[in-house]
Formats: sequence, C-alpha cells, structure tokens
Amino acid sequence: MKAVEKTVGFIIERIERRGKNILFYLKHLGRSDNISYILLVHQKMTGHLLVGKWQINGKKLTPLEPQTFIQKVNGYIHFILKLDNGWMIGLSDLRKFAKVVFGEATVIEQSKELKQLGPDVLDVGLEEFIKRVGSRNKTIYQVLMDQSVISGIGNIYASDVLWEAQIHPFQSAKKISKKELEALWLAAKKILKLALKLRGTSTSDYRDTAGEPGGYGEVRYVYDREGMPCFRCGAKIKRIKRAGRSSYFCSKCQK
DNA sequence: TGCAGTGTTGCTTC
DNA sequence: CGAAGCAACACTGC
Repeated sequence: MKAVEKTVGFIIERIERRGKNILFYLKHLGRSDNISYILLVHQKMTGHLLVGKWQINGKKLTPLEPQTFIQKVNGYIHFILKLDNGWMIGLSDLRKFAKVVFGEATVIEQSKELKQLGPDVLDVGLEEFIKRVGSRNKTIYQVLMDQSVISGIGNIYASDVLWEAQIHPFQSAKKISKKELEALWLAAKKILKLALKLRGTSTSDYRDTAGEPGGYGEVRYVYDREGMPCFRCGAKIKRIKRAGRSSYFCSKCQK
C-alpha cells in the first residue's frame, strides 16, 4: 500500500496508544528538518497488528514467523511495515474497516480523529472523570462508549465495567452520585488494566502481535454471557440491544 | 439455507 | 437537537 512507500527512510521513534488509536511516531533519517510524522492505525472491529520476520526470495517478501503471520499474509493482511532489522508489522483485518492515516504529526494531531478524543481511560483523574461523565444527559452505557468523553472503552469493556461498578447500563449519567461515579472510575481503570495485561479479548478474530489470542475472554464478567449466571448474585445475565449494540448486565445487582 | 449478530465509527433519516 | 438506521465488509452460528 501507498503508506508503506511513503515511510521509506523513516525510523520509528516511539509508539503510543491514545484511546483505540495506535500512533507510530516517525522521523526521516536523511532529513535535517527534524519534523515528526505520525502513522495512525485504528483497528476498528476485526483489525489487529501482527509482528513477524521477513526475508527476500527473489523479489518476493516472504514471512518467516510467527505461523499466524504466514497464514494471514495471503488472506487478511492489508498493510505491512517492513523494517530493516528483519522484522515487519502487518495489519490483519477480516472486515477491512481498519483505518491507516499518515502525515506530519502537527497535522495528524489536529485531525478530528485525535482532536475530538477525550482523555484516555487510564490517564483520566477522578475529578475530571466525574466532571466529564457525570454531566452528560445520556445513559451511562452511551457515555462510556463515547470516545469524545473518555477514550478507550468499547462495547465489551463498557458492559464489564458497569457490572464491576454495579451500575445499570441505562441509568442516566447525570443521576449517578459522586460516590458511584468514583466506583465507576475505579472499575474502568481496573478492567482496562486487566484487559491490557491479558492482551485483549478474543471472542472472535482478535489476536495479539504474536498471533496469540488475548486472555480477557476467559475473564469476561457479563459480555456475551446472556442467560448465564451472574458471578456475584447468580441471577441470569440479560442482553439489551440499542442502536445496534448489545449491552449485557445483571438486572439484580446493577442499579 | 438464510439471516441475525459481531470488537467501530460516521453519515443519513426521521 | 436526539435516537435509530445503515453502510463499510466477511464470516460464524443458530
């Protein structure tokens, strides 16, 4: 793809995650201008980055390992960053929703995908969390998923965070007490930290950069557990679909 | 076999 | 304005 050609001669200075966006900060080795560039990747539904090794066979770039990368190169890899140290980074994406943007850092930073982002869930302090989340006149489930309020929480973690905090997903965010918002803030940090530690959730296609499934799928408190017993009170987990997204919760212990 | 459902987001419609 | 529908796409499971 084009962005691969555009990044020839660049070095990766650092990689950041901001909400659900992954930012590769790049600089050009041969230029004295010292301008930073960003390669932004949003994995959306089924995208995931894989790291593997490559070699040149004739003119063909051949992946060597890991096995998952090799299997996917002929199928779902739509983008490859080939590094001169023998490694490469590929973007696998079954449904092709993922987004890749490349440009000068100052421009990308001002783009709406980054400028509209609220603070990352793992960075936000309690006071700001309460101010931002508690002021919205929407359901708490909607607010948690709204990346302009707090970034980094998607459908799986929204359900699990609300279960952990014992808050009903369709409770109005405005009506939640400060004490409950604090519990929610703690729950969000706890669940997202755990999910990161376990390298994400692989109910379907998602894999970590080594091609291994993430471990959060085995933890999942409520997400995709409709009809199964609540781990806290034993009542059956419910699923309600709104605006095309399913939220899962325990109607007995989430108020 | 067909269709609802899937980790996301943004645009359109009412 | 908000809520809902739908589109992008490909596959799984009931």
